[in-house]
Amino acid sequence: MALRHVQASPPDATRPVLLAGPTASGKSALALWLARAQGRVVVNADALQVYDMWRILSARPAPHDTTQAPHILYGCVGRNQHWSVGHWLRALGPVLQQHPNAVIVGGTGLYFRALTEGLVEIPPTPASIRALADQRMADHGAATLLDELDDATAARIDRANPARIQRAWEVLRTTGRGLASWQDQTPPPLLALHSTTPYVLRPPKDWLNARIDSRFDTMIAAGALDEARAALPHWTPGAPWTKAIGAPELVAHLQGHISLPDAVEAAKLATRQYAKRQRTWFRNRMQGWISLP
RNA sequence: AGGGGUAUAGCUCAGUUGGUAGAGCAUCGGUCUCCAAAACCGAGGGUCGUGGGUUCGAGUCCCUCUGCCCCUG
Repeated sequence: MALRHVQASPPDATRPVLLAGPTASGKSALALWLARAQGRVVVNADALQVYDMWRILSARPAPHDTTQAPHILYGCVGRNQHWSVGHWLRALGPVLQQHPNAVIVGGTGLYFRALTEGLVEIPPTPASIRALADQRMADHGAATLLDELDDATAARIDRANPARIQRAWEVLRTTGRGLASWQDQTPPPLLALHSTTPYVLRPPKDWLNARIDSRFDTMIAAGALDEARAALPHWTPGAPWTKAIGAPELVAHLQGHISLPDAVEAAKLATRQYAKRQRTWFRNRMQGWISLP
């Protein structure tokens, strides 16, 4: 359906295309069509499809697809490698230089936000400070870190959210400057929205939920369990790469904690909940985008 | 068929000696400028299986019926 719309009035082939959409909405297929039809490369804008160990579980484009058009920033990060929006944005710069009409496709709202609204370059948090923050969070909770923040930052962040407090604390601790002060110097975006054709897929909820369920069944049939089994020896609860939806559930089954049917149900549920969060982001923060049914 | 148990929110269950119902999960809405498939905030929802009775007042006590579970035949 979305494909039909795009075929009917194709985007300017010389400008970049942004393609956001909830999980399982069919973004990758549409991106591939745009790439083949208009000579573009496909660039990943999804936080989990970058991890090399999750080809099946993260629904990364299959070899059959990646041979039809260049795919960039997929499966390029190992489990011991640090990765974040900042890494993604820095990697994207040279790619866009070389491929000015790339189609950037993914489901991570934060990535698109950073791309089209800008992201401050804040020096990375050293491992030692991250470890210290983790330790203090575990021992005393977020409140003590919150107390140490500068007023401007404390007033700006969500003070009920431990993760946001820890981030702000880490920035202050490593740079000596408050997060708010850094953010006030956000540079212009790498791509202004008006210089792109920004699409956001917004399929009907019931249709998407049904697709989510059947897609996970397909993943199981395609060997998702083997993928999880291969990751088992390195399993590190809490590590970013272990957050792939379905991975913790399948690992719990492999460890004998839950049955396979229960794991599958839990994974489907978690995926539907993720899609809901994506819908909220897209609905409220991508209003200037072209929405495709 | 007889005996026992049970029936409260979409689901699993709490509901003290009778004073017009709560939780977790789910669902829905929202936040989010560097672990974001993360991490958070909020909201709605129940004629307490049915019909009667006792009582000023019943989810809570009594009886009827119905459904489900267990035991015995």
